This record gives sequence, structure tokens and C-alpha cells, in this order.
Amino acid sequence: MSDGPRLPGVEGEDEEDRIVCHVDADCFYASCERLREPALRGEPLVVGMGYEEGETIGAVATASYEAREFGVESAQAISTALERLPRRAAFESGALEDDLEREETGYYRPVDMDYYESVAADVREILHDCADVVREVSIDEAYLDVTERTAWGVADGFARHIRDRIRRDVGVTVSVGVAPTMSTAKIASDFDKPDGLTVVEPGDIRDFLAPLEVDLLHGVGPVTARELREMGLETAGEVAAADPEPLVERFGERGRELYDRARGEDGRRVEPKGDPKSFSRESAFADPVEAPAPKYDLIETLAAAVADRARREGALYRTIGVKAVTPPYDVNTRERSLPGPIDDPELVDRIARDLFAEFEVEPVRKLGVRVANLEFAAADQASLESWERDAAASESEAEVDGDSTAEDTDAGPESESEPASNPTRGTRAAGQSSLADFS
DNA sequence: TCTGGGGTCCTAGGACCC
DNA sequence: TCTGGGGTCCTAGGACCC
Repeated sequence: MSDGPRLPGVEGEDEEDRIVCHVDADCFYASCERLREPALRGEPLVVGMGYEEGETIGAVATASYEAREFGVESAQAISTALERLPRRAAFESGALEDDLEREETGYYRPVDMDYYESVAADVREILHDCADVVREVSIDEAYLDVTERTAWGVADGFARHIRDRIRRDVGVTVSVGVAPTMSTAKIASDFDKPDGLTVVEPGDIRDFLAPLEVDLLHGVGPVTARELREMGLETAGEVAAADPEPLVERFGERGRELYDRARGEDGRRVEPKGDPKSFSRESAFADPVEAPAPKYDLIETLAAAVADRARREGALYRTIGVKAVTPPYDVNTRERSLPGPIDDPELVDRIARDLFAEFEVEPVRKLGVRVANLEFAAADQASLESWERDAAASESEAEVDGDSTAEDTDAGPESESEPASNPTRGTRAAGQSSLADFS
């Protein structure tokens, strides 16, 4: 497969020059809405989470570029968005003040994940057709290793091909960044949105990154950006030229990473995403609630939803947790780990209630239930009772052959390319693992 | 910024073990 | 009884991402 020319003196795979492509859909949810409702094209459009037609609660999931002109931003409260950009429907029914122009209003739609998923699946198909390795980061974003498919010098044509094919066959626009590393490819895709195409060749990385503000680096949020500025570091170039020691001192391992990324150094290879680490469901009250009953009702609903999700995905969980957000916005988490992995909705409910009891009398704005420490070994309907029943019996054999069973899927690097959410993943041939054991 | 939902990774202290 | 040092697991919180 890799019969291409090798650089002299370069042996290790990690040192090999890769070509990484980052594909990022432009305001994806809004694009999807326009796909099935073409009248929304060119109009200000806001897609709201937890939003329902005519309501004012929820938050902005995606705002079209036209809506952003009015100061609508993602993660904003819908109520704020509505102040800046009133609903077109309200305008047309004459419900708004008469000095408002039609052009000063926009469309609002609730999130419809099932539909967006179906569009994303079409995009994914094209991406997998264009690359040997694809890492899907989220519904609207993926990294592709296209080293074997293109070369520096013609990479822009290859990226254009991906972009145009998605537009033609699916009908949504994406922005593409190409670079030798994941972190720079990501920044490149963001550089020229929407419908952008940016190629950063190996020799140009430092110059490309240098003028960028630190918060454009992946992993730098508001807190880190402020601290970096306090250290006198405003741009990626300044971070790249700085002494890394104070960064490591202040930010730990992340400081080192930050320094590397700012220099365009990133040893990560594009690898398919592994199994999920946790499942959670959460929900907010319209106003803080003090009475215990509605809170326990919500815990029950969330616990059932999470347990159901885990079962559908074929996951066992060993840790159950709750989250309670109390005013003003204090996030409290409690969790408990069990002796062994289970699939037991009753127990999720019981433990979630138990963990939540501490907040029974406090005002609560938001609640969540989570399961973690997941195992995707073939689910055999474990419950705590059955686990305890079996524990004594299996303890001795676990010592002997626990490592060579399906359980070792957790231990190694996530290099196996089995399809996710596949209940057969525990059935890997015994012969394969024994070969690996001796090598 | 007055706050939606679903995730990931890191850190730090304590328990516990050898 | 007090004391070392290393390793792992658990829990809570925080920053960040989309």
C-alpha cells in the first residue's frame, strides 16, 4: 500500500509526512433545514435546541450566516436571539411593532437530529470513499488521512473534489483544510469558512499559524486564552517562540501540548473513533425547582433514557452518576462505581435517586444522569444480582484467562476497525488473540 | 453570556495495596 | 508504631469541543 518514495533516513512511521484533511460542514443544522425547505435559503435562520415553535426557551444550536449579522450566536439563549432577530412568522401575522422591516426578522426551527443524522450519513459515505482512514469527530466534522490518495502540490484539487462532491451529491457546503497534522488541518478548515478551502504545506506551517490569535488553537477556550494573555502571549507565533517551561508549569501536560500545537507539531495519526466512554442525558427546568417530587420524576425519566440507550448500543456500565446544577450555575456531580459491569435499568434508577438525595431540598435548574466505565463485550443481560452470583465463580478464572477474552478490547490502542455499535465485536477469533499474545 | 445537551480529557486528593 | 515510595482506582470538579 505504501510503496511511494521514502524520505532518506526516515524509518519510524510517526516521522512520516502525512496529508491530513479536515472537513467541516458550514452551519450544518441550518444547511439541513434548507435542504428540505429551500424557501429558507438566503434567509436568516436559527436552529434552536430545546426550542419549540413559538416558545422562547432553549438555546441556539446553529445560526445561519445571515442570522449572525444580527448578533445571533451559537449557544445563545433563544430569548436573546429573538430580541436581536424577531420571528418572521410573528412579523407576518402582524404581531410585531409596525416599525420593524420584514428583512429584520428571521426563521426559527427546532433541532431535528434524526433528519440531520440521515444527511450526515450521506456525507460520511463520500468521506469514506475519499480516504483510507476517517475519524468522525461529530455529526458535522471529520478528519481524513489522504496520504495515499494525493500529494502536496495537487492536494488543493483533491480537497476541491471532496468539497464539490458533497455539495453536488448531498447539497450541503463544507469547508476543507489540508495540512500535515490534525491540529493544523482543523485550523485550516476554519480559516476560510464558509465553503472554504485552505491548504497548508509542510514548509508553511509556522508562517500560517504565527499571526493567529491564541484562542483559535484547538483546546484553548476563554479561560486559557485569558491566562495566556496575562502571560503576554497573544498569538500562536508568540506561544511558539516562548519558553515552554512556564507553560508546562501553569497548564501541566496541556501546556506542552499547546506549545507543540502552536509550532505545528502534532504526532497524532488519524485513527477511527473508538467506542464511547459514557452516555448521559440531561434536562433543564424552565425555572429552578425546589420541590422534591418533580426532581425525582425527572431523575427517573433520565435514568430510564440512559439505561435504554446503553442497552440499545449493547453497552454494559460500571459507574452511575448524577449531575445537579444549582443556582446561580453550580455544577455538582456525584457518582458511584459498582463491583462489575451491568445492564440493569432498575439499578440505574435506584442509584441515581440515592446519589441525588443530597440535593433533594435544594433549588435545581438542571439535572443529568450518566453511565460510564462502559464495556462493549457481548452483553449477556447482566444485573447486579447475577454479577454477584457469578462473581465468586468467575474470580479464579478471571485471573487466568481474563486477558485473552474480549475484555482486552479496552486495553490496547483503538486500532481495530470493527464497526462501532456492533454487538458481535466480542466474537473476534480466538486464534487472533493467541497470536498477538506471543508476539 | 444569565446558561441547552452530549460528549472528552485532565487534575488532584484520598483510599488502598505492596 | 512510625515511616518510604510507587502504583492503581475512585471521586469531584473544571476546561473544552460541537
